Amino acid sequence: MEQVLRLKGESYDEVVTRAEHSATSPKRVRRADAERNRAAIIEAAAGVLAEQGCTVDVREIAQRSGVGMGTLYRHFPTKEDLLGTVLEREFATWTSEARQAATATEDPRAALEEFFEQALVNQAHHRAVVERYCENWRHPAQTCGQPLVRIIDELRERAQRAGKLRPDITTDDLALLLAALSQTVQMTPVDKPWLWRRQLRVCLDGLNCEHAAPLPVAERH
Amino acid sequence: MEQVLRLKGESYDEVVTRAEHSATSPKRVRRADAERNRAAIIEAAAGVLAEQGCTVDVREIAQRSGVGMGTLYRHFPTKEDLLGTVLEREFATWTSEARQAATATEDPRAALEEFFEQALVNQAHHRAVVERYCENWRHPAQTCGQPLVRIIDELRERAQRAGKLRPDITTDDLALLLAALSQTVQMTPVDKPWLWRRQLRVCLDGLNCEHAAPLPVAERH
DNA sequence: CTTCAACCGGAGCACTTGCTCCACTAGGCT
DNA sequence: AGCCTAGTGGAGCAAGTGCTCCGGTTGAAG
Repeated sequence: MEQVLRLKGESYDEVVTRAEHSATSPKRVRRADAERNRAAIIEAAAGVLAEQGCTVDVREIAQRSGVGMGTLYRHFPTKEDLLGTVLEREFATWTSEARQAATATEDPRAALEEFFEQALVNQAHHRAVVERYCENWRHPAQTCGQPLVRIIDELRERAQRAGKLRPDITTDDLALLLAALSQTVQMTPVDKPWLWRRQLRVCLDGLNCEHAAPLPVAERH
Repeated sequence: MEQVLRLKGESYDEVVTRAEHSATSPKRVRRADAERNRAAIIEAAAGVLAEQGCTVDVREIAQRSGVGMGTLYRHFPTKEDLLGTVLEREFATWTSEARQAATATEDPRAALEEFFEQALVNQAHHRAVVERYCENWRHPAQTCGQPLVRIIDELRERAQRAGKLRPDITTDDLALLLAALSQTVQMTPVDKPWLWRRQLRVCLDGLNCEHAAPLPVAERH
């Protein structure tokens, strides 16, 4: 039944809250308690996903949000739907905070470094977010890191024009570097942040070494 | 029964093969077919672990080695026992090949670079090995990467004495870098090896940048 | 206040996965 | 050759997990 509704493009997710239910909207309204529960589920899910990654037990999310399994699956017909909704929100937060850090700095080189620092500090402890971001490289079908990559592209352009970044570095290089460093942050104990900061320092230095060896390109081998 | 035997320090694993059963050894001998099966299990497990990581289904290992579940669990009383045995072997291979690559090169700097290159080429596609190596940082109880770290330590010493490696780089920095790069290799598609090679190049360059910013230390914050 | 559809909760189903049990087989000693 | 026991295989158990079903509840329209 729910399946049929979703196939018809009339998923429960498209129901709107009372506040945003303008006269022109044909969508149904969600009841107040349903709205509250939905928010509670998303909030709880975000916490559990941050701690345990994508392999969480759905029961735990339901329990922590004070809601039954039926309620949870009424709002999100699939575990993947729930993860998608929550992670989209988390990615948006991650992106906006990183953009803020990057644009607040004048110097192109400092902006690039500030971007990495903030991106790693803010969200790299969110296990599920990092899992998703890294999966993009194996299975490039998803698009979850797109806005983040766009920021990286701007930063790269500015820094290279200012001569503060090796000209042969690509946006992909930087995006992949962010993925690798995110995993490094997750590997290191929370009480020893200097471990990953040293890695970051080494990588940033390597990004502008003057008499460096040329980077390998596709044609090698 | 098997449990009791293991607690007494008389595990089935301690049974020796006919060949190595010297007159002085008090151990039992394994039957020829048992020996063959054990080898087949280890071989099959290595393959499956390389492809799928530590989350494999034990049934698949049994099936691929042409052996029943009972046989598998007779040789390895626990999945973890099997993983331990197999991964120990894989780590030994990884280590010896990396050592060979490192010691075959005269120049200290080149040796360090050759070590990373070979370490990543040889075993970084073995998912389970990388998983284990990286877990060492979260839960430093295990000792699986110990010999590898010892090689890294020697390489660091040589390179720093020759002035070809920043003096503030520690062995931990390099070991963590190897972990991060191993994960990078796994993230990148197999048919695009230049992606991770470029990362490696950047990191290696960063390891000897001359006017680099000082590395963060424990006291920061 | 009444009414009722939207909503709720959680027991339970289906499937996966680590591991066990036991009837049966066959290697190796005499 | 015959015996004995180490060894074998796979059905099945128990626990975990994604998801469903349905009787009971409640927000909100009239």
